[in-house]
Amino acid sequence: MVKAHILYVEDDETLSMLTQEHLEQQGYLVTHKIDGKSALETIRNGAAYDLYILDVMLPEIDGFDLATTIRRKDIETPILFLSAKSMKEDRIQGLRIGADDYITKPYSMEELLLKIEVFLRRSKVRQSTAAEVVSIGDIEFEYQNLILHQGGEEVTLTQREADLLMFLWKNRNQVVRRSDILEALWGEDDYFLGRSLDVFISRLRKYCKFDDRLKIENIHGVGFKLKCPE
Amino acid sequence: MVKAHILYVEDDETLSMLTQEHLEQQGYLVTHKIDGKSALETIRNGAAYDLYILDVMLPEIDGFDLATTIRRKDIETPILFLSAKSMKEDRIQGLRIGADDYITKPYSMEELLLKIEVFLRRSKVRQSTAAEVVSIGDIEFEYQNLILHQGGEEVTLTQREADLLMFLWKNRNQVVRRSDILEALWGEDDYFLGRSLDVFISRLRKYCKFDDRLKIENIHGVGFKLKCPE
DNA sequence: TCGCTCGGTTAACAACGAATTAACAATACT
DNA sequence: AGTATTGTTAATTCGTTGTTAACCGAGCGA
Repeated sequence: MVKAHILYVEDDETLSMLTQEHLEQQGYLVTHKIDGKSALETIRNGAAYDLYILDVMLPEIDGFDLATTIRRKDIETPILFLSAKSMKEDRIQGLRIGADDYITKPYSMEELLLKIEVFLRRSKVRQSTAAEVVSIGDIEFEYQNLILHQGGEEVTLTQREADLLMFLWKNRNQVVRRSDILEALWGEDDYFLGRSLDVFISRLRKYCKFDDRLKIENIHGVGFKLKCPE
Repeated sequence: MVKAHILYVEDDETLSMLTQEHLEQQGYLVTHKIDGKSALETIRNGAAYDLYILDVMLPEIDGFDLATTIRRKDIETPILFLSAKSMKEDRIQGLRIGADDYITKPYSMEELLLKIEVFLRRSKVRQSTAAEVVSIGDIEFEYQNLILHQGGEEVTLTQREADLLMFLWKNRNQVVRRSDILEALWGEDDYFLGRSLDVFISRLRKYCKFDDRLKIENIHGVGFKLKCPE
C-alpha cells in the first residue's frame, strides 16, 4: 500500500534523485518534476497529490509562484518549501497558509522525513471521514479501497485501473486526450505506455458492461470519453 | 493533439532552412516567412499561431515593428526575438510584454528548443480552463470536446473537422484564402491537400444544413467564407 | 532459493476509421 | 466551347485502436 503521493519539484538533479529514492524507500509514491511548468501541468491534468514539496529556487516559475498557482485550485494539500539558508523568512511566512511549512537547505533526510510524517498525519486527520464513494451509473466506485460494487457483486481493481477510472470520471462526458492521461498517470508519454493504456481501457470497458449506459468511447487519434448519466 | 504552430520570420536563407528543419523534426509545425510583409500577410489572413519567432534584423519591416503590429491584434501569443549579440538590451526590454523573451545570435539549437518548450508549456497552462462553447447560428460548437450540438442531436467531429470549423468561425463572414487555411492547419499547401480541404469543406457544409442561415461560400480561385448571423 | 502469484508491459493480429486520393459531375471563368 | 476550379461520393491507404495472450520482474511463502 502506498503511503502517500508526493509531488516533488526540485531542479538539482543529483539531490532530487537521492531524495526521491529515499522517499520511495519509505513507501511514498514520488512524482518528481524539475521545473514549475511541468509540475503545473501534471496538476492541471488532474493528478492528485497528498503533499507538495517545492524547492523555492527554481528556474522560470519559482516555488512561490508555483505555490500561489496551486493554491488557486487546491487550498487543502499541504506544501513543504525547501529554501536556501539565506532566504528571508518573511517571504515564506507571507505565503504560508495553514499547514504549510518549510525546511532550509541543507537538510538531513531525517529532518525531511519527520516533517513529511507530521504533515501527512495532520492532513489525514482533517480528511479521514468516509472513504469517498462515487456513483458511475449503477456502479459504485470506492476509489480509496479499489472496489467496484456492481449490484451485489464486488470487484477489486488494481491501483492503475482505479486511477484511470477516477481520471476518466473526473472528466466524464468530456474528451480526455491520451497524452494527458499518460502524463497524469504514468508521468510520460510514449508508444508502449500508450498501448498499455489501451489495455487498461479495454479492462475498464468490461467492468462498464454491467450498466449499459456506461461507455468509454474512443475519439480516433485524440483520446477517450467516459460517457455516463448525470 | 495538434502540434504547436510557429511563425518563424528570418531573412537568412541558410539559417532559416536549417532551423525550420530542426523544429519540424521536433514535431512543430513551422511556417517560415522571409520578411515582415509576408509575415503580416499570413497573420492578417487569419492564420493562428502558438508562438512567433522573429528575427530582429529584417529588411523593410523589422522584428520590432512586426511585433508591435502583431500586438495590436493579438496580445496573447508569446514572441521570441532573435537578436544580434550587439543589440542593446533596453530596446528589447521596452518591447517585451509579459511572456516575451529573446535569444542572442548565434544561438544553439538546444537553446532555442528549450525556450520554445518553456513558452509553449507556459501558454498551455494559462489557457486550459473550461471547454469553450461557441455559437454558430443555431449550432453550438464545443471545440475542445469536438462536439456539435444541433438542437437535441449531438455530432462528434474529428480533430481536423473541428480545427477547420474553428478556423472558419474565427474568420466568419470574411474571405479566407485556401492557401492560408492549408498553411495554418496542414502546414503546407499543395494540390492534393487542397483537394482534401475541399472534402472537409463538403462535410462541414452537411453539418451546416441544420441551420440554413449558415453557408460556406466558395470564392472562386481564392477560398471560402463562412457566412453566419451576428 | 525455488516457484507461485500478481500487476503491468509488450507482442501479435484483427478490426477500424480518418485522411487522402481518385473519379467524375457540376460550375465558373476566359 | 474549353479549361481550370470546385462539389461530392467512393475507394484506398495507413496509422490507431481493441483484444487476447505471452512475457517479465517484484514480492512472497514454502
